[in-house]
Amino acid sequence: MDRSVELDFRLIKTQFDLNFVSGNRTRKRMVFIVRQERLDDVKRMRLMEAAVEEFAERGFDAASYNKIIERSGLSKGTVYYYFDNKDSLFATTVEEICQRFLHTIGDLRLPDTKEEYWATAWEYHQRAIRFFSENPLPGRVMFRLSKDEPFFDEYLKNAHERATQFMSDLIARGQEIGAVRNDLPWETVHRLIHAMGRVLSSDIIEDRDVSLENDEIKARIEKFMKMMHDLSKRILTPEEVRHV
Amino acid sequence: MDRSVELDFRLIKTQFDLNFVSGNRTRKRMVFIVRQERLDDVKRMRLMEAAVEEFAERGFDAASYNKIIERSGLSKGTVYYYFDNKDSLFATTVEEICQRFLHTIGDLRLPDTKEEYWATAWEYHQRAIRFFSENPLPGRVMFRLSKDEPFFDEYLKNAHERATQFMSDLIARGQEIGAVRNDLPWETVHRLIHAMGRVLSSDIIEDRDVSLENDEIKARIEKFMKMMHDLSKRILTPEEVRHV
DNA sequence: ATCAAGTTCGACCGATCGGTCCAACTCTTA
DNA sequence: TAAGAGTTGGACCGATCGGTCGAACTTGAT
Repeated sequence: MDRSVELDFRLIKTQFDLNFVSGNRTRKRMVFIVRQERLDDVKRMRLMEAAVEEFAERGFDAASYNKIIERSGLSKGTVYYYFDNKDSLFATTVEEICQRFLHTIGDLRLPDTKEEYWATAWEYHQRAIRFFSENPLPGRVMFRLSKDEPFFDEYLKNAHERATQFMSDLIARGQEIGAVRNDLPWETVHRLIHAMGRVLSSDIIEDRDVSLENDEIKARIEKFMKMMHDLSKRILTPEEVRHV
Repeated sequence: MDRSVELDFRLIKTQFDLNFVSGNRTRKRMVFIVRQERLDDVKRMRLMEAAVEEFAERGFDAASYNKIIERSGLSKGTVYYYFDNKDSLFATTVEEICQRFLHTIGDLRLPDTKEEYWATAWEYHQRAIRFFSENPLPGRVMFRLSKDEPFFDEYLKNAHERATQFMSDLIARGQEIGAVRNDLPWETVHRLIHAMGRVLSSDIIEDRDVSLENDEIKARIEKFMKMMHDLSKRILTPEEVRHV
């Protein structure tokens, strides 16, 4: 009996990178484990593009795996050869998007004082919003993640947590140093900021009626960033500070 | 050729109430128009309950009409006899929920001065939140409406607009009398408040781990209302006022 | 040259979707 | 009581869902 069937190969791959010890039948399994990475670059790109489009437009549940496959121009057999199922393709898609997001964010130091706090937050907002405006579809996939989508596996959840970690840390640090109110748990604060971002982005940035000129887009993004920052400040500032 | 097939009978019904003139074949059509209201009360209630459950849990798209029918204990033929299709049942469900919501809200006068504004807002928040805490499932259906669900017909859109009209009017009036910031359109302000409400309600009220005692529930609702009010104030207050 | 592994392809699967249809039943009215 | 409208039940429909499978082709090692 081949027990390997029961395992989540995407997770094993991570494990493997850390503490793999070579053995007899091991080469074969290793090949299987990394199969999806051997997919031809062009085909992989076409598949990921189709996946991002479909997931962004319809969300995980409503997205049609069949349509993704069709749009990618690959055959069903090929896609199922590299990706076990819809879950697996989605997880990989999200993973890639989150990595791109983290790359855009880059390195940021957590603030040590109240004074530094809002400067850091402003910098983060700018970078995050740049990502979302430069990558609208992947951005939508990420946006949907936190509330709409089920975290059906740890792999997916981890990817999302890694992407939002700085924001979480920033809020928690803000609470420590007294820049952020303490009467709400940081998770709630995080979700509040996030929800505001969704509303503002759809209301300010996305305008389906008009095809915008470049300047107009820039202006809107500018407005979006400033508004985000303003609202964040209003919501997060501790009560005692606000009324001084 | 029977042109009536092309018409939306739910809309006609409204028209009919206003300016119907009796005629020859008209009685028959009238019977057809109000058919869904002739559905036996008990059966109607069971159907609506099943519909609310399913729509609340899964949203319109993901909700299964088949499952609603099954859960209601009625047969497919019966349900399709009274409701043309899934859209129609959904519209009726929403209509009923919105009416119940409006009944809970009751009458409220729009404020005339800055001073009155937040008192009125507070009263509205209390009543609205009472509805959502007393009717969790219908509440979820309403919550989903504004963003998640498609307004596939005017009937549905109108129901929603009627339900949220006071809030819209309140914000617009607030802007007129200088109690609410003017640098965002009232629709955006409305959506911001709404989005905040979603986050707070799911974070404060809904706690799936614990079965709450009555006192605890009351306390949470209290906290929810106060927090909503606080955040609304913070977000809506015009810039110049805040820094005085 | 041979054979096995890797890869591609699309026909096909059962489940479920929203929706149709019609036979059969009940209830009203002449 | 006969006719016709109102009502009920559920078998059935085509489309689509995520997913399987095996035949055929390519590639690489011996």
